[in-house]
Amino acid sequence: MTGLRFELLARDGRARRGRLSTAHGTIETPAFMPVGTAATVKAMTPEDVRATGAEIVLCNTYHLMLRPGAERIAKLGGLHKFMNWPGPILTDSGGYQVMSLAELRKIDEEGVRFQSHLDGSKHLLTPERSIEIQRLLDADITMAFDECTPYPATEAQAEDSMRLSMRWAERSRRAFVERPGYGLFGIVQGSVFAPLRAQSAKALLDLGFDGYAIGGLAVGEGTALMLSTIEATEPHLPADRPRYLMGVGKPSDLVAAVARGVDMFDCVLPTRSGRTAQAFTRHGTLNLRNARHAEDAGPLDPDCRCPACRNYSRAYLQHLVKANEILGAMLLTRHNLTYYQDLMAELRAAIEAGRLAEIVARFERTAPEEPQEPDAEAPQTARR
RNA sequence: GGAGGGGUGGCCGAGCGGUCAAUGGCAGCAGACUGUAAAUCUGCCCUCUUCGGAGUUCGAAGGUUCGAAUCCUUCCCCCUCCA
Repeated sequence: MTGLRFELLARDGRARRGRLSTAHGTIETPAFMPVGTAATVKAMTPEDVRATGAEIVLCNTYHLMLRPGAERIAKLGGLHKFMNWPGPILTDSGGYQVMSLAELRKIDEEGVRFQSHLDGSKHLLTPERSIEIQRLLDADITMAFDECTPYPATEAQAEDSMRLSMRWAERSRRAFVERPGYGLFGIVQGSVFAPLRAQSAKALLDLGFDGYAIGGLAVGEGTALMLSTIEATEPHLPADRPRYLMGVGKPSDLVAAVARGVDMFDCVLPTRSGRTAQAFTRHGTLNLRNARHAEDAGPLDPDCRCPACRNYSRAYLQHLVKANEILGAMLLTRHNLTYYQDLMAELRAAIEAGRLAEIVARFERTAPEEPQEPDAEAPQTARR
């Protein structure tokens, strides 16, 4: 398969700086893809998504098949036109919903029978149908239909699940219609078991894909197991093809995974957190609901270029969040996505400069999940 | 002046003899969030606590009862209607 051109521009340790070319544009890697499940990055216009620096967004087969329907989107000229995102689009195959909607589906060799979470209607998703839907959507990058293995799983369960995903990968590969500028990614499964990951990678390589995803991580196994699993998987992936770590993650996860050879990421965290008052900043994460921000006239992140940081105070953002105003979600999402994109740009520059280790050290040192408030002595909620 | 209805924890509002420190909702204070069933979810929210409990609460005072937010008496306040 050579539908997608991938150039490796630089390396730093295991980290790679690359460029992926698709029918709708190129993607500088390492790249972060904002999640736009239902043909929208929630709380954002596509223009604003682009302004954060994002070059590609992710949409979802399962959600769009239910509403508005793949055939309808095709009839309307495809997903790019439909959602006004002219750039590259990657579509998830519905494999994640096999896990997340476990209570609403039945799984067998043929595929997965979902009961719609919207109206209870029944839908069969097979590898063939998933690939067809993604073609109807006009996705630049199509994902193989898989089962995202739940965690924890015994090695036997993980192997059964992985084998099923590999059989489905073969069917996905056969169903995919090759076109220039369009590609199909296989998904490595095997939970946290290194031998299974190796076998899964080999099975996919034998089929040959445009890119290789690492799936089934960040599902509860913890950072250490996630990273060791990436380390165990990466050597089995071809160097000349992009690697995509699905569903990851926190800023520190992105840095650690880039250092381990991952090129692409997606995660709902920056967008969902933006809607639930959590802001990622260069100085740690902040909960904008917290009373300590109520009279803070300073910016969310003084070093950020985004509108939320340039034009609004923490006090105002706190007010918007407390008042449940839509603008709060919009501004925080905008900020989080900007922060993620700026972090990726910084990683790309660092790889080119051979200085990735500095960023890795910074994130290991500051553990970005921990609040690192410079104004820790700020006005407390003093009661009088 | 007459006739009714009502006063419950910051607010709204259930409860109407024991299982009530008192359902809910809101507000408040925190936490979670990783290929989105998410503008969601969880915890705390009278005081003290060694988190096992302990102590004071349901307009005020008195009473009935083994036991009262719930019944009785008086008082205070609010609302509606009629004059």
